[in-house]
Amino acid sequence: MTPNSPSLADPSAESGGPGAAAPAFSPLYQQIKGLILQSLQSGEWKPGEAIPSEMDLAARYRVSQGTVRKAIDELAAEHLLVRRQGKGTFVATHAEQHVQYRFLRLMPDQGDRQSEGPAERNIIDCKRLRASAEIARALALRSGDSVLQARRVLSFAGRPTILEDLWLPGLPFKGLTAERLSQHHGHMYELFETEFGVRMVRAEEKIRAVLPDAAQCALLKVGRNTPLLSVERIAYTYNDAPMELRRGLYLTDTHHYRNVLS
Amino acid sequence: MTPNSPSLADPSAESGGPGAAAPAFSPLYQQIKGLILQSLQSGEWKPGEAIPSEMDLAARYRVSQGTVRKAIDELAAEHLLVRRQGKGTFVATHAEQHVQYRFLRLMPDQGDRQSEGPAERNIIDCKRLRASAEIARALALRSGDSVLQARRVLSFAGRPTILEDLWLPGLPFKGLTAERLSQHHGHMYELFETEFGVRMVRAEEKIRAVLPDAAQCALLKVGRNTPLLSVERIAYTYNDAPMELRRGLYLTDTHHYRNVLS
DNA sequence: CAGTGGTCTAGACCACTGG
DNA sequence: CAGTGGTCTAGACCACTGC
Repeated sequence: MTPNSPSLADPSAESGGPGAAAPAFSPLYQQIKGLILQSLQSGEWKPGEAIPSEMDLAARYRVSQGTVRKAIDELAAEHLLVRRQGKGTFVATHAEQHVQYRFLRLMPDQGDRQSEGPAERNIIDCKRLRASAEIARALALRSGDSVLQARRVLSFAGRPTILEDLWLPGLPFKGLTAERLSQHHGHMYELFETEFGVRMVRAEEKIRAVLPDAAQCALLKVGRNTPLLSVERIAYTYNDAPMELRRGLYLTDTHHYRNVLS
Repeated sequence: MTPNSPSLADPSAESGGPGAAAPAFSPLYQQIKGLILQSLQSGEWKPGEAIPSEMDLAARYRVSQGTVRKAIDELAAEHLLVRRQGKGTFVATHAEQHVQYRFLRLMPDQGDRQSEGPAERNIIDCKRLRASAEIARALALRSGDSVLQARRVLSFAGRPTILEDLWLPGLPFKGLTAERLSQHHGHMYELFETEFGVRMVRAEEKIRAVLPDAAQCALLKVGRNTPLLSVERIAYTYNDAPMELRRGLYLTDTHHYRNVLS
C-alpha cells in the first residue's frame, strides 16, 4: 500500500459548500482505528471477547503490525480496548472488578470501596413516558419520543447516600422494566451491555451544590437544610451518541466526589 | 546498546527486606523518560523552552529516535511536554492561553469562558504561619514548619463566585507576599513557575456540598442557606511532591463544575 | 512450546514551520 | 530550503500466557 494515501476511508468527504475544510490528511493508523471502531459498533467483537491478533489485523487491513498497533494504542487509551500481554487484546466491558466503578466518583472519606462493602440498590420507580423538550435535547431525541425513567437509591452500610433519576431512550432499551432492574445484581452499565448491546464509553458531568426538596429529603432521610451534591451526567456510547441522562444527589458528609486533574 | 538491558537506571534498587520486589524489568524508553524528567526537574530545560530534537536526544542517550519518541509520547500525554510539528518539543507551561484554565473546572452555565471575560481577583489576606498537623500532613511537612496562607475572592462579571484559601510550603515560596500576588495579573500557577520555579503538573480534588459560615457569607455576599461546592485540592509538582493545598468554595447558581469521565 | 503483546532498531518518506 | 515532528515499514528479539 502506498504510504499516507487515505485509501481506506476518506473523512474529507464532506457536503462541500462555502468554506469547506482543507484536504484533511488522515494518517493510515487513524483509518485503521476507524475500521476497528466500526467492528466494535457493529458488534462483530463483543464486550469481553478477544479481537484478532495484531498480526491478523495487519494482514486483514494490508498494513504493517506497527500501524495496527498504533491504532489499538489509541483505542486502549480511550478504554475501548484492553491489552493483556501474552493473551491478546479484548473489548472493554463494565463487567470487570477493577473497572466497576469507573463512572462513580463518590468515595468514602475513610478507607476505600473494598472496606465499605457493596452498595445496596433500591429501585423506587421505573416507567415509560414521553420526552419533555429538555430530556429530548439531552438525549438527542425529539420531544414526545418514548423514554424510560427510573429512580433509585443507593445505600452504603445501610445509609441512603445517593438518589438517582435516570432517563434512557425508549428504542434501544425496549423491554427494560423495574423487575429487570431490581433482579439484576451488579452494575447498571453491565446490564445495558449484556441485555441491550449498549456500551457506555464516555460521560460528562455537571456538578452543583443544592438543597433537596421534600420528596428527596424523605428518600435520603435528611433534613431540608442538608446541602447535597447535584451530579448531572450524560453518558455516551460509540460515536458520541448520548444514551443516558442521569441526575444524582450525593450525600457528602461521609463521602466525597474525587477528581484528578492532569 | 544491548536491547532491554536496564543499564541507564535501575528502579529495582530497593532497600531489600522480606518480600522484596521481583527483578523489575524496565524498558529502555521508560529509563529515557526518567532521564528527561530529571532534566525537567533540575531546570535544564525551562517552561516554554524547546528541548533538544528527537535526533539530538537519541544521540545523547545512545538509543534510536523511536525510543526517544516513545518516551516523549508519554510525557506529552501527561502534559509535561508539548509537541509542535515542524517546530520542536517544548516544556509545558501554565502561561499559555489555551491551557490557562486546565485546573479550574468551574464553567458558566451559558456560554463559555471567552464570553464571560476574565476573572477579577482580590487578595483578601496573605500571611506566614506555622503549619497545623492537618496542613503539614497535606503538604508533606512537619507540624510547625513555616507555611504561607492566602485567601482570595474571584468574581465573574462583578459577582463574587469563588472564595479560596490556600497554603503553600514556606521554603520554596520564600519571598511571596500579598503585594506580589496582587500585582500579578494572570494566573497563580504562572507566577509560581516564573518567580519560584515551581511547576504544578497534577492535582487531586475532593468535592463536597456545604453551607458557608458567617465570614464566608460576607465575602461571597450570599445567605447562610446558600449551598456551596467545597473543593479541596492538593497540587503536585514533578515527582509527586505536594506543593499546594487549596480549599475553594464555589457558587453554583450560574456556574457548574464540569468533569469528563472517560 | 507456540502465540500473544511489548520493545527496539534502522531507514524511508511525509507534513509542517520558518528563514 | 533545512530542520522538526509524524507516519510507515520490516525485521529482530523480549516478556508473558497457557497448553
